[in-house]
Amino acid sequence: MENKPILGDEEEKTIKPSSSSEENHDFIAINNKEENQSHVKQEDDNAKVWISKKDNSTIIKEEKEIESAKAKMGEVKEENERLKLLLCQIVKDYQSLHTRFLDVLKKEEANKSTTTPIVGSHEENNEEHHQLISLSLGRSSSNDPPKKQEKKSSKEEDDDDDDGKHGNDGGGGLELGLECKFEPDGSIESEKNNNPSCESSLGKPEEEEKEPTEVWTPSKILKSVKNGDEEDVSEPMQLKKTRVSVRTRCDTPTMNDGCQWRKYGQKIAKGNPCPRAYYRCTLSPTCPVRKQVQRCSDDMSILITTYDGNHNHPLPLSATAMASTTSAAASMLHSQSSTSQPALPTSLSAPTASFSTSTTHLHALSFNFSQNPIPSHHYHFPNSSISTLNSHPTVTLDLTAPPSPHNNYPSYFSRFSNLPTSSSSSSSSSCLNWKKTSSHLTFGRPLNNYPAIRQSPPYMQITNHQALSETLTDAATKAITSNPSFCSALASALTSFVGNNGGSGGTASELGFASSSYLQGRKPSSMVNPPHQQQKQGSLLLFPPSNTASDPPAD
DNA sequence: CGTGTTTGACCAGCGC
DNA sequence: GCGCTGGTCAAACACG
Repeated sequence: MENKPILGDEEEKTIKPSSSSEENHDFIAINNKEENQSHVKQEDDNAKVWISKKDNSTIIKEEKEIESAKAKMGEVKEENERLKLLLCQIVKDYQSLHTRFLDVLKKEEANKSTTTPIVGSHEENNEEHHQLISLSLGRSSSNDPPKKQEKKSSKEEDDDDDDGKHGNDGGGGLELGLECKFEPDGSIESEKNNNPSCESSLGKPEEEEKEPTEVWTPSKILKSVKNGDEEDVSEPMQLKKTRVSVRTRCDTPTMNDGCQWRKYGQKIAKGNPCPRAYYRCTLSPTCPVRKQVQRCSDDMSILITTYDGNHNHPLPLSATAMASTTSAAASMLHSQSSTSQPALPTSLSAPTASFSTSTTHLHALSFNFSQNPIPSHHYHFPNSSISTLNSHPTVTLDLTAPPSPHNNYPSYFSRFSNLPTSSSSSSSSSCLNWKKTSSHLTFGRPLNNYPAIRQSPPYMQITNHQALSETLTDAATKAITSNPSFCSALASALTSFVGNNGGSGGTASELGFASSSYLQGRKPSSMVNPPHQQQKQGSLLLFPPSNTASDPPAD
């Protein structure tokens, strides 16, 4: 195992922090005693005394070094302990929050069952409702049979937190679904994906909804991918050319997403002086996944990484986060653009709103990471967008905005880039920003307009709770995203934690940290460990293995 | 020597 | 049909 405690066994044996300083004091005193004695006998045996002094000095020197080393190790150990405590507190905090979330969920479900809203009533109340779009990003399942998907969307979608009961494909892994939920009035998943009435929950949906010709239909996508790889016939055609673009602030040429990439080309695109680099996944010779990396022309510190395609091979755990993100986001895009076609080969619950426009703005992208049996996690991406420009529908995750109390950056994203803390521009208040080209769909209200007092949607409750109470989770997230050294320290601590607990249950993974990824965060993309090694690491990754094509099999 | 990068050439799609 | 552009190929090169 590569995950070891920060202090190795041998080092631990040498360290006795509780008494190290005292021992050294005693030792120096003893040495001084001996030195005095040697002075007394100086006339008798000068040479002997000289040798003794010399020995004493060297010993003292060595002991001083040992002392300093011990002190350092003690400090590290203390830091390790502190981090362990912090970790425990974070876990506790999360569990409490999740418990509350479940309570609210049940409450809302009860309310919903009693007062089942009619479609019309929803439409009427649209503008009064706060809009919540929650993208639950799990292991997506673009390969799920459509019927299965429909089934799932109808009921299981409600049970984010009961993921343990809904193993995806029976694999017992985490749910692969990517949900896009429009939840009026803060109700929890009050609208199912198969309920087209939620379209009306959008701010001004009706006009666009009546333009079916602009809906991004799978046929259009098929057209766009007619040149697609034929070896991937099993793969949903709709997702072949769907792209996921991630905007991050990153000083490095590329962000480490855990995959291994080989650069095969570079071009200077029109309108951007910065060259665009083309990479292809080398983890598998037949992997169709490609990515493009380009600096933003407006802000050179922003790195735009566009992923194209789905992996057809197991991924290192450190890469599953991004792979799942891209896969799920692509699925989401496909789903949101084709809600009229219920038989979509994707496990994500189709969004309840019909994205009949080509540009859809949301306020944020909220991902719900579900893990079995671990409760789900919601993360919030600000300034995310969906674009179906040209033949390549693109989901853009804009991570360049500073994390606000309402924004929970997934920790694994924070490793990709140096997420800005205070420097970044904008106060970009609104968190959601979806796009579909050609027209805009404005949603009712920014999410952060939720009154603090009012009962918020589930994930907003979580985030609001964090904002109000400044939970350790929030603080840790901020620290992670802002302080690289803390990243490494935390990674070490987490690694140590996992090593100590020895795979006892993914407690750490509940936190959504990716320790191995953190540890690899500064490696160039080509230095990714082999998959088998990474899977052996005490991975604190967001996702456990799953059975999907883009994700590694269960370990 | 193996692997990854660079870079010019080539091809396909799209708009005019 | 032509030109522009994005994307890919592959030989040459660099590096460990």
